[in-house]
Amino acid sequence: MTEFDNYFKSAFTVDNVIFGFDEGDLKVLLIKRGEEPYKGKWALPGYFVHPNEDLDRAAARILEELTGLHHVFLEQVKTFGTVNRHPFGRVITIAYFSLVKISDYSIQPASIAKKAQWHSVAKVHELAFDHKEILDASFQRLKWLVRVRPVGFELLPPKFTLTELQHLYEAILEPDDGLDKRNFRKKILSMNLLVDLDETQEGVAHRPAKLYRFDQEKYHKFQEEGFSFELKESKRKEKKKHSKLHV
Amino acid sequence: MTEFDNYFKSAFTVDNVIFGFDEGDLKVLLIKRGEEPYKGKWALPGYFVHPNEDLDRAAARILEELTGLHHVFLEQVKTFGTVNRHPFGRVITIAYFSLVKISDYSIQPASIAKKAQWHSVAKVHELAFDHKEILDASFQRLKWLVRVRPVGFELLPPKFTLTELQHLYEAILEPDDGLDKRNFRKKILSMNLLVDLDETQEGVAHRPAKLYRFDQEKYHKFQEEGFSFELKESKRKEKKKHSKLHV
DNA sequence: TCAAAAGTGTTCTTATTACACCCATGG
DNA sequence: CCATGGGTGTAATAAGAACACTTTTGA
Repeated sequence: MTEFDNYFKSAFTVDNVIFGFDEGDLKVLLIKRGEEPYKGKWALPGYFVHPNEDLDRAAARILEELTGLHHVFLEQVKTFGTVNRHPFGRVITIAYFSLVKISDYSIQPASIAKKAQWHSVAKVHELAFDHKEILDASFQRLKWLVRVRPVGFELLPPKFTLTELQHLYEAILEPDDGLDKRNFRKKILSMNLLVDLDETQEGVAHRPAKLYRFDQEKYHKFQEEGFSFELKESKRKEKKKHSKLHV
Repeated sequence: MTEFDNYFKSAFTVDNVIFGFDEGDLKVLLIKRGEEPYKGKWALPGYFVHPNEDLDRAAARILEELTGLHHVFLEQVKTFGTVNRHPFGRVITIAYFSLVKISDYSIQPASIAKKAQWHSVAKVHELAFDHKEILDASFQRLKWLVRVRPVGFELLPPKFTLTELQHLYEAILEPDDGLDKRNFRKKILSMNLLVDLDETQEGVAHRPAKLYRFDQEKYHKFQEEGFSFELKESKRKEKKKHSKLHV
């Protein structure tokens, strides 16, 4: 067993990419680092995995310390392990990504939480360590996920309008010209995933929109079985000639 | 920095799930373990990541020692890190999966290679460590990949028949009643991914089939952009009533 | 001449796209 | 009465599904 001693000198961390949706904009929760390395830089929340802790548990712990939330969507994305990615030694990190309702989030007492702030994903350009790369990979994963699972459920408040839902899809899929309103509605309503609440917005300076919620049961069914959400962006005149593709 | 010493006592390995396709059957390359733990059991090929080695490099090294192949399809799948998964201590493993042409494979001089053998994926029931779980996760990944990338290119010999290609899809997707021959051909040919070689099989006791190869350029294009391969299995009478789904 | 697998088209149904105007509210 | 975003339908096209018989070869 001594021949292996050399290998037992490394550590691993988990880093969480926590996505939220607010004001029509996809956000990610970042921490301003208070210590070296990368002191003063923004980073993904993460920490060493304890010796007796499973990976998923570690990710859930960090999420909880930071947001107070449990039982939220949390999935492993990818592991990053370049030799020199961490100045303390060989540290690989297992990246997780989670989807939370920003409305449920509240600042927690844990010290790291005080340095946390939501950032627009589109405006994040530089992060500590290789965290920008991790964020990019997670965003790609989310782009895939949105076409295959009803992720709106995780990101929107309990009551929402169809336009809000559409904006969520646009924020994630980033189609050049947005999605076609009528086609979007037809498609999403035909899935029978939404429940019409017979309520409307109040206090808006235009015709108030109807409010919907997700059908819990249908949601779980789609969560297991998946679905296919494919919609071309609207109004593009110039036709691209890809014979058959998405992704 | 001493506060972190406690964390630098773990190790990580990579494990490779190497898929091949032969005789209409999806195979995986396994090693019979010569030492404890799990001596005598079948396991995925894998080893500790060297202190100065990137993860992808480690996976490629193991694949190469075993098969002699480089530049083959190799992608990270998922990391497995349950606390007690390895009897030597805290060892997490980063699982990779790769796709190889069995015809290119030859036994290598490395000692592990001598204990290697192809097994039908469907018939593998028990493996060392948590390797069965890793195999299952990788197979799931392959099921997804086949619908989204032209993986046949990686698994089939340079020349192949349409029926062989269809059998590959059936081996991976496992539809209850196989795929419809005409619909399969129509779809795959309409992608312009295949090149008709103007050759036919020889020495078969039935009408010889035409041979095809993949169009390298189209393949790389699809590899980047993805495509959508959705075909219902053939001839199911009983109609399932999923409003809209696959996966 | 038989067995075995190759090869081939059409019809029907369903999903996707493109597209433009009226409506309800607050200021 | 105006600005703002909400809400609605239809026709054309494209993709997918179902389905059965003839051909070519070796034994």
